[in-house]
Amino acid sequence: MSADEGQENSPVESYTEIASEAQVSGQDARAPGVLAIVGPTASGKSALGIEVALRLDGEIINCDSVQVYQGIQIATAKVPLAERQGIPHHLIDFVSPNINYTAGDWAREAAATIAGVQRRGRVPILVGGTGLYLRALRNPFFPSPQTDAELRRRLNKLRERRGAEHLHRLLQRLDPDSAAELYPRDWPRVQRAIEVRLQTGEAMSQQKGGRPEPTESARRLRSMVLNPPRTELYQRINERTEKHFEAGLVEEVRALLAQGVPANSNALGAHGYRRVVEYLNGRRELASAIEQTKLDVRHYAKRQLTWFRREAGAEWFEGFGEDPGLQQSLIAALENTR
RNA sequence: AGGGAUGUAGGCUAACCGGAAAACCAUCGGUCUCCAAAAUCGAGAUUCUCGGUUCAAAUCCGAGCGUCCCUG
Repeated sequence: MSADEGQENSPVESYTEIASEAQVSGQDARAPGVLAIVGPTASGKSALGIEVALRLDGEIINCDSVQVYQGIQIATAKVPLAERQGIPHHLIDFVSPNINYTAGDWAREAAATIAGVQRRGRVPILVGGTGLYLRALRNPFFPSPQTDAELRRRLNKLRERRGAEHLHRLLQRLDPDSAAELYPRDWPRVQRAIEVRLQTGEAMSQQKGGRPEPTESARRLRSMVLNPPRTELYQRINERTEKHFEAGLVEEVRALLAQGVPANSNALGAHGYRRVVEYLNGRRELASAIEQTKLDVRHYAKRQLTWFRREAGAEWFEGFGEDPGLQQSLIAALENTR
């Protein structure tokens, strides 16, 4: 097998042509509208994404809930500009870390970005590990109010004072059906259901029928899941975490806090950042922050795999995204099913 | 080699006078409609081995094996 042949090969061009034609006719069901490269953190998604984009004339759309934030850098594994090989990257590094960006926000912007990429006749490639974001794109949320920061703050306060179970009892009165489906201690979702009920006057359980149809391209989304050997993945996570600390993660966090980024923001709640904040607050030793971060990320990788396992129609690839063999078989899979 | 100690889940530790093998961490699996790098639920033992005492053994007795400490 010659690994270098794919570069200038005509099948690649014809793939692009079909993608463009599909755009024009809007009807060619054989042409995948959008590709998604997903998998656990540290599995090599970004490198694979760039490789695929180079071969298929694609553009990358970030699908990672942390890489959207500006200012947080070291522990996010964003691909540096210099390594993007000219491939445009969208929805990355564009939200202030002071803001809490949501899955709904992302889904709306992603749909618009996908349309823009297709208008240019190129292939949109979603790359990232946030399964909920992807799902929000494929199965759009029912129209629901944006987060009301003030209401959320009050609910948070209430929970801190009276406990998660108290909120659940509140929900039992406001929306019994939703309450019955949720564990009393699962406070983020309990709170969200309360918010929806209070902000709209209607129970969330009543609104579930009103989900909008996904866009045509989201419907044809084709997802490829990376599944590297678990032991090696964990080893890689541990090593990467060490590198982040060596690269000055602590200083980065110190600077962000000094700039006024809230310690409880989403951005500083990300892996790496969260534990360093605890360290800087004197609640943890540095060594403990490092070890706990490794553990957090390993747990996260496992949950990501659990999530993707139930994504219907996903195609699984065993190995890391940097592996040329895997790259080749993935591209072959794309071309064989044209 | 002699003397002493010790052996319970991957790790660390519980289990009263013999009376249903537990917790924590790790690991594995699941749930999840908008803070998701979040939150949450669950699973796992031939108690080193063999034998003995007993209605009943992680627990008591014997032997073997392993580990650690001390002495030479």
